[in-house]
Amino acid sequence: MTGEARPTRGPLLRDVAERAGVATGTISNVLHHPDKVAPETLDKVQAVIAEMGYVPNAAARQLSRGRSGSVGLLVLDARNPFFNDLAAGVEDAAGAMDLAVLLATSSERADRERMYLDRFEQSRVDGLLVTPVGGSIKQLRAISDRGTPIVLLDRLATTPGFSSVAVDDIEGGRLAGQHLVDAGCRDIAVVGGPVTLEQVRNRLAGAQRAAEAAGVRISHLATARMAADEGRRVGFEIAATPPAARPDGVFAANDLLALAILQALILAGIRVPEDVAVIGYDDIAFAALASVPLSSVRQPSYQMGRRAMELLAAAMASGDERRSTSQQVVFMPELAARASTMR
Amino acid sequence: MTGEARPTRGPLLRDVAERAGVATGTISNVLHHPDKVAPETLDKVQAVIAEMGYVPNAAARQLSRGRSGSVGLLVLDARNPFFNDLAAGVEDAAGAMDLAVLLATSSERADRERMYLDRFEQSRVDGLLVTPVGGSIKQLRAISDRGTPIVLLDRLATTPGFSSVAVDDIEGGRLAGQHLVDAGCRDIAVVGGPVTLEQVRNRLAGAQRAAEAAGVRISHLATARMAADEGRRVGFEIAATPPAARPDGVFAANDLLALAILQALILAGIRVPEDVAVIGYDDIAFAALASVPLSSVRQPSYQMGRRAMELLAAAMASGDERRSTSQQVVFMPELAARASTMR
DNA sequence: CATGATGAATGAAGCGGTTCAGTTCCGTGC
DNA sequence: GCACGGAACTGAACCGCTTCATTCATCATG
Repeated sequence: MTGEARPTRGPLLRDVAERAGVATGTISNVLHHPDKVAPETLDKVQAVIAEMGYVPNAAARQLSRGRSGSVGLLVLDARNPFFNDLAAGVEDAAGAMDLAVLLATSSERADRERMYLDRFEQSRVDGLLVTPVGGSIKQLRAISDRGTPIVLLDRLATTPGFSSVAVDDIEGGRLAGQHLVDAGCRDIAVVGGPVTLEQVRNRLAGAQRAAEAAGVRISHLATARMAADEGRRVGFEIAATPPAARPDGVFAANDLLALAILQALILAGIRVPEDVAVIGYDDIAFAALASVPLSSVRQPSYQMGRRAMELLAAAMASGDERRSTSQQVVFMPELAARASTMR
Repeated sequence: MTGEARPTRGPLLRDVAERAGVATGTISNVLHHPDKVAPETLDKVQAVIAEMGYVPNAAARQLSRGRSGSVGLLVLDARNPFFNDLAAGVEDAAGAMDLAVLLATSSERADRERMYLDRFEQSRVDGLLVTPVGGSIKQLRAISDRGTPIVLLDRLATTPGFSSVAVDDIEGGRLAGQHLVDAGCRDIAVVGGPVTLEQVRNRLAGAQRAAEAAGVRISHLATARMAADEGRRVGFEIAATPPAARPDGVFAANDLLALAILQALILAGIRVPEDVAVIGYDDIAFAALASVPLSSVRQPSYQMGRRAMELLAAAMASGDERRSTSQQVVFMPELAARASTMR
């Protein structure tokens, strides 16, 4: 027997070099600086590569180059179209710069956020885009201090040192609140949570401001997540409230909640918008398609993704002066009024 | 000046070792086999790690270990809730096995698929889950031959050597077609494309079978993508057709198309289901929430993701006997009848 | 008390690339 | 004829970690 115990991995760069009769450095050049190689050599080497089925090892390359050529993107909820659009923006921008995007979802959980931030840092991503759950500012600061540029997404960076791309959520909340007030609501319920999410706090605060200015009653119904299951629960809760005590306007902190609330209300026989007006936030594509087209507050999700990636790229390029470069981009939200608040 | 030119990367494992007064191997053990280290040593080393802010380099680890501890997941469309659910299933299952999931989207484009498959192979993923665009079977075969186990998703593996998890799309198409026939439709339009997607071909074929068996007219309206923009286009096209020539039943090959068609029809003043009945495929959460709740064909997306990851794990574990292990899991679709076809 | 066994720690040899200071070889210019 | 510059290629020295054969103590056993 020829007895080889090794796992028989594929051919290595050095095997290609040997077979092609050149040095390893030349193969590397063929792969990354073809202009530095004589045409015939190039052809021959490429032929050998194809013939042997050589596949470069990314880990080895990254180790010797010292950079990974990738950025990490950590979002709150992979099943929320808002984040899908945002991610699409990031990926398009990153692709144009030859950067790979590593995508992860914290599911709004601090422990998952911590874990993915760790993973990303261990992978030596060249930069990080994060929608923070809240409470991990310390870790973010540490990562940033160790030299990885970070851009905060969908959240205004209050602490200096971070760039951020966000929408003015207080204004967005005000827009929604004012819209309900204008629709004649006298008792508004704002739905959302957990309040550790800054987005939630700001949207609620904005709505509150509008309601109070108009002398309209406003209350908060807390949710554990910003997802449909919680919306359904709250929706039925509202429906079960005696008509006298029931709010006549609902502002949900995102469309997933709003759509689920809408569905629950209608199933329970409550008329929207006649009995209860409903408005959401994000203006995801499905909002306009809902049984009663859902009013919402629009965020330029895709654009936010693109812009964030651009900020990050700038920070990555500027190296050490990072700290001073930090800048905040704030987009303005827009009201998208539809049937669910028209009365 | 103290003059250090190096980029001042963070501390290395060897720095930690030196500072803690132990050998590098011991640090490695602290990190991965804490049980093999004496309690006091463990404490001290962990303290030093925390103090120095040491972050292991994943590339180096992967290089020396020879395995990446991650799997690649390549889906057709990151903005389609069906794939989000599927991905969630994969991630949950992978997480339980301590595997990281690398997610990428081909956007139904063969070139992007090729590129991501390359990336994944270079990253030496331990396994691959792929929803193929079609046409890259050769590349998949090559990757598989080089030793990376592959599970095909949402597509029955016809070629041997691949495991697969899929729904019986022909049956699903038949279900949808039969349902339209039962609803009294005499002229059905099936919408979807490109036909390079096997899912599309099968769903259409199933519907065709049902229609022909019932002697009902059936035609195909092709789309370039399985996304909302194309649905809108086709929807308006249908609406613009003179009533006499207009189909009275529409089967869209996924819910994104169906919802957009629904919206376009209603905007154009066509009544659903009275004038045109509409049914989709996937039964995404938003289907039930639509203006006219959308009938659909349900696939157990999350379960499919889980199951696929389990198959992959099995293939990864069995090493060389891979080829013989290949198995096909086929889920059965279910009809979800709602208002959009009730007449 | 010699003999293993067991537990803890060591440190050098990889893992598979990239880089870059050198070496060769040629064509130019004077 | 000779010095010089550049193009093409070479190959050893890393990159930062894991592994594992060894060494060193310690301790129970007959």
